Amino acid sequence: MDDVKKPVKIKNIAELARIAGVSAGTVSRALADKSLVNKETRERIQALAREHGFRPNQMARRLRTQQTGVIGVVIPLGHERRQHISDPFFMTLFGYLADELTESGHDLMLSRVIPGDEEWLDRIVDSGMLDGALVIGQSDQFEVIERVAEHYRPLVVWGSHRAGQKQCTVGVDNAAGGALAARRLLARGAKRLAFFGDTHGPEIAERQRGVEQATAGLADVSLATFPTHLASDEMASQIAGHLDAVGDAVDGIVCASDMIAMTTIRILHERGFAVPEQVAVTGFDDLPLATRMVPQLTTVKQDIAAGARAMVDSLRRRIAGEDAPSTIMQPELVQRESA
Amino acid sequence: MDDVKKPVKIKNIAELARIAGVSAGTVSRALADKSLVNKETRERIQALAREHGFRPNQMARRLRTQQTGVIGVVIPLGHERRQHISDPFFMTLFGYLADELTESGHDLMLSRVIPGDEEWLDRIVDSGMLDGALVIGQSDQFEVIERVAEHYRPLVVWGSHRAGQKQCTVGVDNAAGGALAARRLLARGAKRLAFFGDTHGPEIAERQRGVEQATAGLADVSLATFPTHLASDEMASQIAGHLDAVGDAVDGIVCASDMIAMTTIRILHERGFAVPEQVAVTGFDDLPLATRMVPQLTTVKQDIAAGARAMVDSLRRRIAGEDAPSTIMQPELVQRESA
DNA sequence: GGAAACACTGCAATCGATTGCTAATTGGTG
DNA sequence: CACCAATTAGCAATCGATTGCAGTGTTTCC
Repeated sequence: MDDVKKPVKIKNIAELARIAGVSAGTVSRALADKSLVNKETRERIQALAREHGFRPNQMARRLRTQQTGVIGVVIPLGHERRQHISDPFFMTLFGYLADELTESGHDLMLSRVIPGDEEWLDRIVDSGMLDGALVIGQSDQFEVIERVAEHYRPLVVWGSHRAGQKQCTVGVDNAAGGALAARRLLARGAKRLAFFGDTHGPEIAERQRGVEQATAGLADVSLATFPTHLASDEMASQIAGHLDAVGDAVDGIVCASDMIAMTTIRILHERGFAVPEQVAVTGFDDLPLATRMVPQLTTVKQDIAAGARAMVDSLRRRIAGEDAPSTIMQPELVQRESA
Repeated sequence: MDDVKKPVKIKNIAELARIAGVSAGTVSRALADKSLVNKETRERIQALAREHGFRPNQMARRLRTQQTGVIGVVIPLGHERRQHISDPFFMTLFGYLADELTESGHDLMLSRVIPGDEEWLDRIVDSGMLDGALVIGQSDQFEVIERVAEHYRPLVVWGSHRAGQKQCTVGVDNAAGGALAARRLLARGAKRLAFFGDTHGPEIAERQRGVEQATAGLADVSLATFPTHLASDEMASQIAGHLDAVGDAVDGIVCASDMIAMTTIRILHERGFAVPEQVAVTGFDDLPLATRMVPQLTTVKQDIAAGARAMVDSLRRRIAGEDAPSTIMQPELVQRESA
């Protein structure tokens, strides 16, 4: 495989055309394997291109064709500024999205934005670089997303569904999920419940509401809600604070995410509480790591892989100009060891 | 805030120019806030642009200026085809990279490639869409990366360093890391060691070599190596198989990653082995979740955040035309509960 | 009063590939 | 031999923004 000395570097189609003795148009068609050009010339040009390691400039191509093959993935961090992009839920969903999109030949551009104004999403979708966009999580930006969704079709959002909304969302029924978790704790005999989670975004607020509804009207059951950030460094100390506050007056905790549950269990463990015997704990998400901890986490499963598929599918349809409705998936209780 | 009816949509600079009664060039300069255009006209044009929600097409801009502001992040899955992009290590590093890059105003394009030919990296760097590229993990593609690195400067790789290489790598001294883990187990009194990991890629192979070197020459110490894939679905059954094979003839396990360690500990736990009392286990990476499990993981820390910073820093220098050498970070043993 | 310096703005080329239309060649047919 | 259809290739406009250079006013200074 002794590569002969690489021929001069070709930098555009025109040069290749000159070398091949044809016009730029012909080269373009040849490289696109169009039948309009003679099979022989076509192959000759392709061989020449390979030999010189020439690849057409994508920027120019995209400018001309007005399509980029790039999907934007946007993570708005509105009320959760401290949240790191490496949050496991984001990353897991993102990973599945990446798998789906690359499989269908799309590239994928990540933007993490801290919404400082009303324009953050406009900037992204109007940049002319994207065939479509996926927004992960509504944060506290529902209105902004709604406004953009009205005039920009190829947009799909992971998050909650509100009646009458314009945006196309994919997500689970969070209230139902919260209820599932609460009922599991009640079934174990828990009476003094707590909810750990930050209810500023619609998703977690709904989970909390689900818990509320499931416990409403039960005379001997109490429920307290403790705002808990997702930023992982603060989370631990906040949870410690919550547990200080309640002492042992709690026997069941609904956590708004697996990460919160994980940290909660660790701190309970440090303080000598047995999980689930003294305090039962549920998570939410069913991340891959839920099965890997000790005790394994009882949690409300969002089928993230299916969600990613649904998002990409809806987006594809919308890019093609069709309409695609929102998807509301049913959550499922995965009963393991922690509750 | 009753938005007046949105004026007609402006689609390019020329139209805006017509409305503003100036030439396209002036608009371009005004939007770029160049002092060459009169402050008043400049502000008038900017206001007009805002009012119409106009944003210049990035594709055209990039074609013209020959710079994209986009960094490619490439994950080659050579010997690990089954490995999912949502692997926690990838995602953690990727998250930090994203944080670093977005902070410096870069966009970030993700490509996950299953190298089917020798050209996968050429295709990416020659597409004309990227200002630079970061490769996460060498997999079994060291040679390909080396070849591309010779003519493409703005390329930085996460992985092992080999003497005399052309590519700019950032990574820890894997052999030293392996040795740290092994010595920890030996210090605890472990005699019958095992290494769980797939040694096809250079990084894990070196970790294994580090373990070997640390145990070499110790008469009463044994070491067995068990290939263990990272694809998380298979990993569990493979590990179960390994543990079947060794029975209780093992008292210390060096795992090639935290994920492997996590799974190993869970399976040991299921089988009634006490960790670390009967079997001590070490991880590698020190992912955020290492502190969150029970027992907390004793592991060899790669400072992923620092690594990400180093990668982005080297890349920036290389984009600017300077040279940047490889970085070899020293691993550190983080002693927690599992060993 | 005239020349020189200065501040803006416009013109038109450019980045590199794509594609509708036209032109040229070939072959076939009446 | 003339005419038509089918292939194949070239020409030039186009996508939308950027920027060097030239041109027009205006101010300043001698």
